[in-house]
Amino acid sequence: MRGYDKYAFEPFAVTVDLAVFTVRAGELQVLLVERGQAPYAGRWALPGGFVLPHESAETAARRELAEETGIVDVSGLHLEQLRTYSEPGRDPRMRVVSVAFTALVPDLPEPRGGGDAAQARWLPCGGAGALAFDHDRILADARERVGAKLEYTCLATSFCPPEFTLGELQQIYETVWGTALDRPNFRRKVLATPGFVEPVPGAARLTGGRGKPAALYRAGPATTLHPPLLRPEGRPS
Amino acid sequence: MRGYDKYAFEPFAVTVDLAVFTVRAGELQVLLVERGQAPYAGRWALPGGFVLPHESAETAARRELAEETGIVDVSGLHLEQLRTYSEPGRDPRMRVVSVAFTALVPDLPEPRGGGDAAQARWLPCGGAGALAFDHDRILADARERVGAKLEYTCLATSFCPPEFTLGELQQIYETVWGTALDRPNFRRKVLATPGFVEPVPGAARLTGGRGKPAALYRAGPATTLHPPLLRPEGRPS
DNA sequence: TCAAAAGTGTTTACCTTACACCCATGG
DNA sequence: CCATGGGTGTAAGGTAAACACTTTTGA
Repeated sequence: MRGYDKYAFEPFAVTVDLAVFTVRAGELQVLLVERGQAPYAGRWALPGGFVLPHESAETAARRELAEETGIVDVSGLHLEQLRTYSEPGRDPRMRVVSVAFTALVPDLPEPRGGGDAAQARWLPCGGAGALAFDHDRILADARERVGAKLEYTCLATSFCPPEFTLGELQQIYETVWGTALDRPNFRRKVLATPGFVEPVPGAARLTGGRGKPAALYRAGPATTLHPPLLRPEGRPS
Repeated sequence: MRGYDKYAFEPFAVTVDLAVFTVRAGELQVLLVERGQAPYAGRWALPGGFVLPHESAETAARRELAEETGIVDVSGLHLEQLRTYSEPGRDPRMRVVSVAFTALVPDLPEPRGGGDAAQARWLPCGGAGALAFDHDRILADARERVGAKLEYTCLATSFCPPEFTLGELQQIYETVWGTALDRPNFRRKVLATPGFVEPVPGAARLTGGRGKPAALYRAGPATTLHPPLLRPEGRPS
């Protein structure tokens, strides 16, 4: 930040790209938009857009998230900066530096069309062929981060509806990690972490009709897990 | 990345800021430059500069690191993207989006003047008063990240010279975390992690003259620590 | 011979794992 | 009464913390 001259810099476009994940149908799915025009016409891409002059990247990401998902109150959602992608040539048209964000949302209704022409859809990770630009890379980075975050943070509850059963929470972990977990041990670990989940007094839900009704829980105030909930065989990352 | 028009965006300046840490004199120190002109004239700031048209942010950061530290071969150094700071108004002159990086280097000789007029110096974290711009925030974020990274990666060896003793490695941890560690247990944990350190055959160093000579080790090929080396009382970050 | 620093051994407590078992509900 | 999923108990193995102890050097 020295040798500063207001007019001596190359103009860069600054954008945000969003990797919005959900768990539905027993799969980790990501929100994608289909590109209408070149380059990469017809290919799927991560939603995103320009950072406006008065916005921070975080504000822009939250605005785009609201536009693409149709969620009205986007203020409570977990949105985390992933990293910034700045390779020259990552967009063939011009120099674009993109700040990527990751968001985890519950299983929502199919997204409405959104503020833009392009159609937004939930698709399984890896089920959309090669993505536009360097979005395959961004998606891979985001997916890896999400898996790691479940180990030492309480973020898994972000995938759940406001009230959920421990079985549902366990399925989040199993889906994201792609591994089976021991139910009794999972249960103990979650309940042994203060503030991870709080019981909803008296409530119970019949899960799938069959079986014993399960107690309902809400996300608690804790944000980090001590001790962490490690993946079996775990090479985190 | 829709509604794309090459000329419809506000021009942003894109810069990199570097939080370069070292451990010297039993302290965690950071590389700072003194600002010559307004704004924040006379204040200390993190080194950094513009991303040039042909560069990625990573390349720019590596170039700045070489310029500021005088290290000739900067290619092997660990340089990691921290996050991007994009608040409007973080630079009073214009819209500047800055990609922050963290680097860990061994105890180097005092930096040469560097390619720029400003003097670069190692200063203890927090010993330079209020930094320019939002660099206090960036430095705090970087410091927190470094502390957390020591827990589950092999990065501590980046602070060490090519050959080091386990006592020196332990001092890195104790300095960065600000806690004392049990030597026998530290030793066992480090040696029990395959690829963290490798013995230098036959070599030994007399540390401080007194005491038994210590065996020398080199950094091994491993990058992550399984299991992690947790801080005592640890709320990791 | 003492202080200082490296290195080894051992005990104890805790945590995780694996798995057996009981409970409640629908078909 | 059986299948299904929720929930509890427990014994065995491994990891980590605490600390006593030995070794090798300089003063």
